[in-house]
Amino acid sequence: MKKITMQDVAERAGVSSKTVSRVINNEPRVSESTRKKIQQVIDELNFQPNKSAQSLAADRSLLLGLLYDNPSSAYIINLQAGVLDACNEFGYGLVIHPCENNSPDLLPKLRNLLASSRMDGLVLTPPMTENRQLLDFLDSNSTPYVLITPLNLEQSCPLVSIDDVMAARQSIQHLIDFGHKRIGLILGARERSGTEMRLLGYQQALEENNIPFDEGLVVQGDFTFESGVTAGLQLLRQPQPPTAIFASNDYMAAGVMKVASQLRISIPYELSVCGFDDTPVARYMTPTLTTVRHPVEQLAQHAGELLIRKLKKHLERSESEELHSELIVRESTGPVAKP
Amino acid sequence: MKKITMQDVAERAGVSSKTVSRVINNEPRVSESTRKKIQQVIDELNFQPNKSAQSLAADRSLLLGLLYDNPSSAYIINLQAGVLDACNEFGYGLVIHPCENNSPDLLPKLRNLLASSRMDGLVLTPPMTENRQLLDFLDSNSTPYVLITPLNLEQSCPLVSIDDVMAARQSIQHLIDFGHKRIGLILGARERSGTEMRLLGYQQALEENNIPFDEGLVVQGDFTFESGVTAGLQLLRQPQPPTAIFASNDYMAAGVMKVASQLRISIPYELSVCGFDDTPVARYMTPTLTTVRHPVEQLAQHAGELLIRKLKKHLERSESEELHSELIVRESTGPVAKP
DNA sequence: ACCATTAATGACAGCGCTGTCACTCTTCGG
DNA sequence: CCGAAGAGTGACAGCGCTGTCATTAATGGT
Repeated sequence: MKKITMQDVAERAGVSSKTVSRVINNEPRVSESTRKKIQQVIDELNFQPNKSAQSLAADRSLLLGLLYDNPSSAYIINLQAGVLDACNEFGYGLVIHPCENNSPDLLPKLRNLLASSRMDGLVLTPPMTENRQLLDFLDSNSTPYVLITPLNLEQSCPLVSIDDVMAARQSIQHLIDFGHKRIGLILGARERSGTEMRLLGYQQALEENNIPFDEGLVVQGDFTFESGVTAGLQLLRQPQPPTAIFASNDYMAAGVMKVASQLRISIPYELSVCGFDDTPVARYMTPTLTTVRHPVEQLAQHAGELLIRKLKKHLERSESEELHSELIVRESTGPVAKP
Repeated sequence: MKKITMQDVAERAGVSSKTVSRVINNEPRVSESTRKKIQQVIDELNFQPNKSAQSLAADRSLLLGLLYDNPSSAYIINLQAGVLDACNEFGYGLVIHPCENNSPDLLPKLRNLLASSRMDGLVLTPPMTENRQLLDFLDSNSTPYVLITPLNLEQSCPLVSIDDVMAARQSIQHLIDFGHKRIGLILGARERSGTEMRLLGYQQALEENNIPFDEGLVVQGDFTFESGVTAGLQLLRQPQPPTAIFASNDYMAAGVMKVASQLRISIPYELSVCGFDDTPVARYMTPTLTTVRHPVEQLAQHAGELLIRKLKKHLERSESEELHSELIVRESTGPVAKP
């Protein structure tokens, strides 16, 4: 596979290499006819510009970085797929970077990564999106970034988000529609902004249906299966246990189902369980899990596109975007048991 | 963040930039004292060579590609982590590439990817490892690659593998040790080489324990949850159903558990189920799933290292490597039921 | 008809490295 | 003591692009 250079294309099209460069980069100031002819030659030769040379000459790497620290592999795969779509569309490459948000050498490592890979911009996901130190570092470094986050805060950078409040409210409403009045809520890790939004959604749904809020039905988890088990026990051992439980992710919901099975509580007849995230597990459990599906891939794709537009300065101020989740009703939720 | 060049380092160390380059690339012909001094300056300035310039000048991208087409996100995440480790160690970058092995435009797409990203080498995983067209294409293209595959075939390229025969034999032995004699086997997709190795391991285990082989206990699946359901039904509806089932992956095992639950067959009291892969699901199911854990991350790391050594020509002929799996015993397997 | 402006293109240098080759300085066998 | 061989180093070109600026051709206002 011998390589084709811009020079080759230029000669074949009877123009200078600079003009070919203009076409490749969609620059203005090229006549339609010239553009067409060059494009034709490019297609003929299947020419692909040398990324290294482009990067070196233009002093930009054509690389996006994706930072994540999330135990759900399905979520990450979707993220990657989405950002990759955006990258492919605009000729960018993707550098993936699993991190540990709490590790003290997150910043030094990132600094090295930035120095060596010279990524043009970053896509950040929770919990990195709430790491002030990190964001400050990037700002001081003037590395552009976009956030994928439930946080609807007064961020000054572009972000894409889903409406966690609404998503939670919807799920709770679904439970209420089945006649449930005592609904347990298992929260996720405290520092994650999504956590409070889900609590808010829960409260809103109760209020709309004139159901009093009972603090005893809200327990803290940390997104792990184990914390779901603990929280489930705490809820189900109460003198007046809830008839339905909403967990802030599928793993914790799985934990609740485990507890229910141990306590011989049958789902959904004696207890309804609702998860969040629509992990593959949700379909494999017995019974299958009612849960909320997020358009993660789309979210990530938008984030990627937003970032690239920002890099190309085609971005008006700080655009942002919000997508919506969908409640997936399966077997784990049902009408409240007849006493 | 102003950038530091080799020239800066060279001046500060009182040598030519070429000598700095020699140190960076671990080339010989540099006196120990010079090397030390330069290294010191590099550390002081925290100098990182510009990858684009390196690539352009040396005509190699310093990029590895990772190709996969696998529905298990946990598996992919581990793969990525392993290869990333190898990459980081040797200053390589990683280009991930989810593909569809059966798509007709796999090759054209790959050709484009190779042309634009100019990856120096590829790490291939099943089922791409058995795609002759693809391998031939890479050969004709003289793109180096290593395979991660259970296939122990007469490959002429380096590969890392796990011993699927042994892993299957071990699991079956585990079931036999519990007193099981009628053991069902659910195979994975037919074209995957691992499939026959697992059948082989199954047969070997039976033979060693003088248990006759019954063809009726072996059914075909395709690695999906749904195929596990179908296969489970097929096995459990027999006049003399098996008392234990070995599924070729966890998703199919989950399918079997689903069926068992529907047929009111209790696990592990009336039926033992054993999975393969140790997906996260295995821990979340009720009961938790006995399964086989593969050292995927290590496998991937070795693959990456092998590939990089091959690229650096530090590789004697076609080295290969085999790692071993581990049986993780959980709740889904137990002694055969008293009649 | 004339200059000012804008559109379309090309010449050329140089991005930060590495490959090649030339050069100097030891070392050592005869 | 000389020539050959090897170790250590640097000068220099050039990888394939893009930015800058110069150049030419077309357009329009007066």
